[in-house]
Amino acid sequence: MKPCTPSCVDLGSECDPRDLEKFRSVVRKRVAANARERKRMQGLNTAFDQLRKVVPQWGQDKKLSKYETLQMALSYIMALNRILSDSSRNSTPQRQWLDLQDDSQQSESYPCIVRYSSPTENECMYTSFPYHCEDFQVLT
DNA sequence: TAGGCCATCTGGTCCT
DNA sequence: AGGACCAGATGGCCTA
Repeated sequence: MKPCTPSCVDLGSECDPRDLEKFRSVVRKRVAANARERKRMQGLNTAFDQLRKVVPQWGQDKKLSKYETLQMALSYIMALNRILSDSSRNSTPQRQWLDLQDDSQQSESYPCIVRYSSPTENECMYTSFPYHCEDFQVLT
């Protein structure tokens, strides 16, 4: 879609220099705004790529869409949250597991397997999620 | 070929 | 006034 041209250009008549300058100014602003918008969207996409790296891929070779990435992130956070709250109540294996995750995060290699069984109260929150949540398993 | 996903452009709105 | 953010429109690419 091209920007509106001054009427003098449309009609092929002699342009008022002020009209022309105004038109050029509008075009310059529009081009600058487009560039800013591109840059903004590139920043957003970079953030999505970073999110994809830390979110489980479920063995998929195809990269997750933006929507899937957000859904997966939501589910992943809830599963980790669940593990965290379980570990604060229960015994040391979970604590050790969390320590392990902490180490792997620091070394830039992400969790291999998270097993999360029998969700109960969070079940309704998972229903819109495309993957089965009854046995949360993360493979990266 | 239809449908999904994405990048880009654009105009509107809000904020500084 | 200029920039950031947003949503709608459009066109390209890819896959089933």
